[in-house]
Amino acid sequence: MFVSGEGTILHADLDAFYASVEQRDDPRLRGRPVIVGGGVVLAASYEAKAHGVRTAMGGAQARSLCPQAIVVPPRMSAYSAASKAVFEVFRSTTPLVEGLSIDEAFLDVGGLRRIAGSPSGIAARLRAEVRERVGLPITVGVARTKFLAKVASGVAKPDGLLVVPIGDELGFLHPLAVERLWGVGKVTAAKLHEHGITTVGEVAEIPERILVSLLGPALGRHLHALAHNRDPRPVQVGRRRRSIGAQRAMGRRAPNTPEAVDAVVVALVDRIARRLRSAERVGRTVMLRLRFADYSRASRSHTLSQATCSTDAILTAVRAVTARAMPVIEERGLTLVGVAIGNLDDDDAVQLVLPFDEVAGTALDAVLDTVHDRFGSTAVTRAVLLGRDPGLTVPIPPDS
DNA sequence: TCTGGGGTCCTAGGACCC
DNA sequence: TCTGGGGTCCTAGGACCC
Repeated sequence: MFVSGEGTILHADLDAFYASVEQRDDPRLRGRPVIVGGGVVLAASYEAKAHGVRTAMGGAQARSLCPQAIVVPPRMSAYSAASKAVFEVFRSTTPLVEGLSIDEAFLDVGGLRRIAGSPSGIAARLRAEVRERVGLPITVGVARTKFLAKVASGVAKPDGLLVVPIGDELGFLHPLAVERLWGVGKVTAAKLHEHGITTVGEVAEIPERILVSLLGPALGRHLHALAHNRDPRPVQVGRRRRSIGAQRAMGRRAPNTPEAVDAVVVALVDRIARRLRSAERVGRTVMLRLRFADYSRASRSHTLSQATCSTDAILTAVRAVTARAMPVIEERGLTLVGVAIGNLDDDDAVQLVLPFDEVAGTALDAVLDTVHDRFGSTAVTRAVLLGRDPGLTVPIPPDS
């Protein structure tokens, strides 16, 4: 058993990611308020955030809060290149990396004490390495659970490092606002506030059944556990996407004729079918997402009997679903169309469960060698590591 | 001030099956 | 006869995350 005053889970989160890449690549932007994206704020530098600018804010509001801000168009390819470089640093630190998004990940450094030192030392080196090799500021939280590591990085931002000692977990957690809890957004926070609950410590005092009756079974139990810092979820390597989608916002006076809607749908389906094929995935449920002039939303879906990545098959299904939605489109006025395909092929995967004895203390590469021996090289390139305790679960696609 | 483009997970009702 | 309990899948909607 590993005994330490420090947890072994790191949550690493790049600061104001898109804006930081822009400041890195254009020295004139350094130290100045930068907003990425015009219509809507995709990212704001900390200098802009100081004026109240926030992600997802309308561009007009952002410019009125911070007229001196420099607004730059997004450069997605630069961000994904930067992300790749950062994840290389992560993976050179430990094989146990769970990516959460383009700019954040969990790392489990529990097995590295003997070769790499304490988790806080590893975290400090990780930050220095990301700064040196990629030129970006990154914040790291260190704790015993994923949830607490993420809370810690949130508190430490920007460009910080925060270690939550195992002895002082609740002392750190309980004074924080409920909004810090993962899964508490606007609606849930408002419900809690209505009952006079504003801190995590106050959530912890409430019996689980009361939280469940207030928020529903899943969220109620989840928050109760988090408020007591119970979070058994392991760092999961290589989680696979469960859906692939694309969407497009249209002007307020967008034409809502069937022909105009179809033209958008054709383009979106073409995009997601290409992405499906290049990811070597197939999906079975097509989903149409709509947003209207009054900001109400609707969705329609259809599940096929067989999974597919064929543009034609997907388009036929999406067109049928769109036809069903035409009355509401004509009535409310369309402002956004999204198409997604879900029910991706994971469920059909064969799972190889390796006993803990076979896995404990061995490097990831050794585990993948075992998979390679039994299922071949294709399986290895597509293998997914799901859990670490009590065994490793490695789903293998059925066609490999 | 009216709002992008990705995603995840949960809930609830109905169909259907044993 | 006239009504149990348990389960899965599908659909639509909603909250939340970056």
